[in-house]
Amino acid sequence: MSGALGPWRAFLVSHSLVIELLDRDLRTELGLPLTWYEVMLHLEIAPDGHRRMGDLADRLLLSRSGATRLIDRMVAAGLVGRCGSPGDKRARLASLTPTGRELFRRAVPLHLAGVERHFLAHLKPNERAVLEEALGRVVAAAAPLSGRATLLAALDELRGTATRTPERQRDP
Amino acid sequence: MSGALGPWRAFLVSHSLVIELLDRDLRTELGLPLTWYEVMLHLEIAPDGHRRMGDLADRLLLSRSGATRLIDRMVAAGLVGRCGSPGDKRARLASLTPTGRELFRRAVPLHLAGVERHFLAHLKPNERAVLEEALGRVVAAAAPLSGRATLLAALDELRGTATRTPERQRDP
DNA sequence: TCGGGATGGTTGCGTACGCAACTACCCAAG
DNA sequence: CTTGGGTAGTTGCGTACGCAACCATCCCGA
Repeated sequence: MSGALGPWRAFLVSHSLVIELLDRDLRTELGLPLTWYEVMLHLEIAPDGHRRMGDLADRLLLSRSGATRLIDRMVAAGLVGRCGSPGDKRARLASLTPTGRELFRRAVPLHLAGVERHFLAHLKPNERAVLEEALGRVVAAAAPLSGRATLLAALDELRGTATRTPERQRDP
Repeated sequence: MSGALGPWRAFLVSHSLVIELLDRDLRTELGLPLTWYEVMLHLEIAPDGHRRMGDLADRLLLSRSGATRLIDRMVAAGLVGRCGSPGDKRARLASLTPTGRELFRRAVPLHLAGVERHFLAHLKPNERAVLEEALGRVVAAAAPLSGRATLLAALDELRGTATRTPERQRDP
C-alpha cells in the first residue's frame, strides 16, 4: 500500500481537462463531438474504409449498444453509412460517406493542433517516450481483464497512423 | 504538426481501461460507484468535513447541476447529508453521514489496492515522477482555460492526503 | 437604504451510455 | 439435414451528465 497517489491524481485530472478542451474546440469550430471524430478516425484508417460494429465498439472502448446508437446518430447526420456484410449476414459494416470524409479531412488538422497545444506541448521528448511506454504497459495489463478482444492489435494499427489524412486507399 | 500520437493514444486508452476496472471492482465489492468514492474522498479530506456544492463540482470536474444530482443520489442512499451554510444562506454544505463515513472507511483500502494493481504497479519509480510532473504541467496549463477556480489549489490539498483514512479531524 | 449585478444552487430538457433481453445468423457435431 | 450452442447487432429500460433558465441571496455603489 504505497501511498504516493500524486501520479494517479495528475493522470485523472489531466485526462478530464484535456478531453474537455479538445471536445470544446472541435464542437465550436465544426460542431463535431470528439466521439464522432474518434469514429471517423477508426473508419478512415480501416484497410477497406469500413468496420464491423463490434470491432468499432472495441476500438472506441464502448459497449456494443453504445456503438450502435453512436453510429445511429452519425448516420442520421449523414456522415456514416451502414450496410450488411457480404460474407456474414449478421455483421453490419459502417463506413464514412463522402460528406463524412470531407468533414473529417477538415477536422484532422484542428484536432491534431489541439492535442499538440493542450497535451504534447507540455511534454519533453523523453517524457513522451516514458508516457507511451509506461502507459502502454498499463494498457497491456488491463486490456485482457476488459474482455475486449481486438484492442491491443487496434492500438498497434494506430501507432504511426493518423498523423496526416491518408489520401491513399488500399485498392478495394 | 509533429506526428507522434503514441503517447496520446496510450494516455486515452489506459485511462478508459483503468477507470473501468476500478469502477467495476468497487461496485462488485461494495456496490459503490467510483464517482461516489470520489465524492466521499473530497468530503472526508475537507477541513471541517463538509464542502459547498460548487466547490465539490470543481473538484470532481463536474458541472454544477451534475454535482447537485450526484449528491441527491447519495443523500437518498443515506451516505451524505446536506444542510444550509451558517454564513451564506445561498450555499449548501454536503458532508458524510456516519453510514457514509463507515462505507468510505471500508472502500479506501480496496480502492487504493486497485489503483496500485491496475496503474501504479506498472510504473517504475522514476516513471511515476515523470508522470506526476509532466501531467502536472498539462493540468496547470488546462485548468485556467476550464473556468474552474479552485482546481489547482484542490490538487495541492490532495498531494499527500488520501493515502490512509484520516481519523484526525481538524477541531471544528 | 435601496437598487442592480454577481454568485450559489436547483430544475427542465436533451443527450449519451451500459446492461440485459431479444432476433438473426453462423457453424460444427451427430 | 438438423439441431444446438455461440456470435453480431439492435432495442427497452434505467442511469448519468451538461446547458440554459430560474430563484434566492449576497454585496457594492450611489
